[in-house]
Amino acid sequence: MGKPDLLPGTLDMLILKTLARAPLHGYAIAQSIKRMSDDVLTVEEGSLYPALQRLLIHGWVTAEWKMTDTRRRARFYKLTAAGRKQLGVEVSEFNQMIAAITRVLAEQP
Amino acid sequence: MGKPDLLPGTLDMLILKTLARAPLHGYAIAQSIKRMSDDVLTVEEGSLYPALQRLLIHGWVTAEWKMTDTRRRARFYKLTAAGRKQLGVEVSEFNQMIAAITRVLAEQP
DNA sequence: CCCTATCCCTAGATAATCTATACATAGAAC
DNA sequence: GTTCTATGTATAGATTATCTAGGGATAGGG
Repeated sequence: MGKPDLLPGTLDMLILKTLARAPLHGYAIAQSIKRMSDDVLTVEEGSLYPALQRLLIHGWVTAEWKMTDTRRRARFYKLTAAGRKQLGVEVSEFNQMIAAITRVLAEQP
Repeated sequence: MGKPDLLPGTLDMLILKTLARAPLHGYAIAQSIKRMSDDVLTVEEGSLYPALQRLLIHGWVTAEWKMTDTRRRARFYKLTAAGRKQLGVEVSEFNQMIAAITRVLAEQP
């Protein structure tokens, strides 16, 4: 595994956040994260689908097969109430971590 | 492994940054990071020493056995020029990642 | 008809963390 | 002088999350 395309431990949060706007299928989730991050964050399929399984198991999302507007079958994931709550928790913890790391990095010299 | 005590992938950077101020032994490095982060970041010994081995192997730090001011033998780690350069790279990449994640998290709603 | 983009998914490798353990000693408490 | 706590180094094994590298299907354009 070379350099990861994202910060380990943040993928679930990014997916939940993306789904907080609207239900999307996996492929579109990855595209959305890539686009919203100005191509800095890339979600590989081998990371994406296992992550979606985790979220399903935890009950943070539900899934439903539908047709896309381009007439392709796709599995749309939708945030649950528990998922929305979890997103809040993860964002909060993430911000705390970042603030702490920033304090360390801000030390002299 | 429960919830990690730090963001995975940031430990090497935190150690390098800590050593950029002054050479320290392992135990003091962990204490320093904990203290500088207001107890948010905890570096477990099982993470610390493997990380120091990695840094040694990469040539980013050197190690020397010395006595502490409390008259105990301890291994003091010192940042090398390559280590200082690496710290810059890691901080830069980290900031880019954080900025990207922040953009995703800032999306509506 | 082929080629690209769109879509889903899994297996195995890799890496970084944690838990748990082992060891050693200085100094304080008693 | 014994015991307790903090200081100090280190490794083994489990866990988890990521990546790489596949395998499959199909819509639409050339």
